[in-house]
Amino acid sequence: MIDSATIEEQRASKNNELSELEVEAIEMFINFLKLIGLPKSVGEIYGLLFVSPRPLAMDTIMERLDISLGAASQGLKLLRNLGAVKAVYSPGERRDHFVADLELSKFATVFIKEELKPRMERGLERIKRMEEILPTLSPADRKVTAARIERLRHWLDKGQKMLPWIMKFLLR
Amino acid sequence: MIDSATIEEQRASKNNELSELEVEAIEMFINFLKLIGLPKSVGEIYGLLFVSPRPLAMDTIMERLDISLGAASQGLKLLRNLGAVKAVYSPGERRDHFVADLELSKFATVFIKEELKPRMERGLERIKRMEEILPTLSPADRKVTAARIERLRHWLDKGQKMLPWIMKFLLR
DNA sequence: AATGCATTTCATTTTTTCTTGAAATGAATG
DNA sequence: CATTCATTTCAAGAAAAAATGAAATGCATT
Repeated sequence: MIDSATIEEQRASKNNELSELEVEAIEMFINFLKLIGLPKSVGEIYGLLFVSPRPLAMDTIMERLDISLGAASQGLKLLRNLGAVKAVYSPGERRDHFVADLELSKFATVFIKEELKPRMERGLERIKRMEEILPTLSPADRKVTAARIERLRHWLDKGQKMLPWIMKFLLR
Repeated sequence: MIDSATIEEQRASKNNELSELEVEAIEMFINFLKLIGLPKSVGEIYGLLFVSPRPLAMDTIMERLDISLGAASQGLKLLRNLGAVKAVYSPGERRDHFVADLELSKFATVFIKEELKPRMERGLERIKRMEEILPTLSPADRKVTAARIERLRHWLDKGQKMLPWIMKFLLR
């Protein structure tokens, strides 16, 4: 009785439960990718692919993670754009299969290039504009404010000097 | 007519419009603090305080940013907990006044300490668990998977080695 | 070129996160 | 010690972000 119930369950779910190992990997990547602003489903997909010894088709991914068609498609697209997932051709198979690119540094470098750097550049533009406004302030306020803007610039400069260094460290 | 309308407007809004300079600073901090997961209102508050030559009371902040009591209170509390804002005592004044701590590195170091480091530590625990599971896999899969876990560990190690270095750079 | 599958797109729904404001708490003043 | 003003808390509402799934598109096969 108990056995047959268990078998039924496995039938019903097509043996699709995630293994303990997969769960660990998935949770890990959900957490890390959340850090750079990626949604849960993207972390799930990458985590599953990361520990999968062979390429997975989109519908397999959907079933095993229990996510929708749309989420799977969009998530894979995003990951491919980041360079974190690649589509591989399996001979004789009609549908695409996907593998994780194991170069984890990609997440960090993409984040730096697309999020951090642009913000810093826009920050420097803002600082320029702020400095242009400065002369319209009262002399007392001007002095205080100028010093603060200077400090902002100092931090942005420091940040910009750090980035190449971090990039180099990541890529090596 | 036009003049009196303008004056009316200024009366109505109690001369509370943000200056161009304040807007620049506020937008800048909204953008940067969003990066570390802080809500807009927190960026607004910090930005306003950052360019304010003198301490501001909570109700001033509310009025000038046009945010609610709750948002102002919670935002200030959060910023104080981060160490990014300090309450200063103004003699004769009943209510607290707030100033920005200009040490911008605090945002980065808090982020590293409270977000990055804990995740990395939990990541290493997960890796240990994954390695314990490894022997239950088929020999073929085991080899592939072991290599990937090894790679994960490599990246976490690299990250953990980087952090103290980054911290040192930020603090100096 | 028609059919059948695989993938993408996108309007809608769901979930999560942020903000609001009224009530509770606290703290200074008369 | 009662009153008034300042701040915190938190349930409810609003806004933003993510997920869903049906319809559209694309593409290989017959």
